[in-house]
Amino acid sequence: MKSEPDVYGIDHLIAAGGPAMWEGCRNYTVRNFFRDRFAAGDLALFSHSNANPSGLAGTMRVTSVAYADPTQFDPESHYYDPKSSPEAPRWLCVDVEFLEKFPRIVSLAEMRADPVLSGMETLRKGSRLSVTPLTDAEWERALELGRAAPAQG
DNA sequence: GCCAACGTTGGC
DNA sequence: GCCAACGTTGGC
Repeated sequence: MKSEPDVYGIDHLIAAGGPAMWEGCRNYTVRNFFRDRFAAGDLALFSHSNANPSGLAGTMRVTSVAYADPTQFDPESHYYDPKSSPEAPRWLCVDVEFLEKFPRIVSLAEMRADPVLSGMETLRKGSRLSVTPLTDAEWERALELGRAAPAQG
């Protein structure tokens, strides 16, 4: 699950001190992922995008099923969608809680260079989804790399 | 800032 | 339903 750290990074999730809304996703594929593939207890990688470096920052746990993202109804919100309504919500979100912050960022370059991670959906050319599935093997490998001592130099 | 690759919109 | 124009994402 990707987010721009300038907007909401892993430190924001840590500061939340508990479950927080993963709000603002406005893409139908992601909406359907939330609806069809997310369950409470699922584990996820927290990935930083538009950052320096971009890459994997840590892990979190999903603590809710998908529900209507309240920001879509709020005219004051950046994520307001005038075409949505509480009667017919268009966008969903889930709650997540912080699990672990890696001692370093696993950069996109490092992910691409890794034989296991290089196949990740999020690395596919042209992939723009902020939420993408990953395999058990990719999850395990991400933990290994994230927990490894930062490279020198 | 550039631009590839998508997604969305709206005229027809 | 087609498709051109436009908007967005996000790496680089």
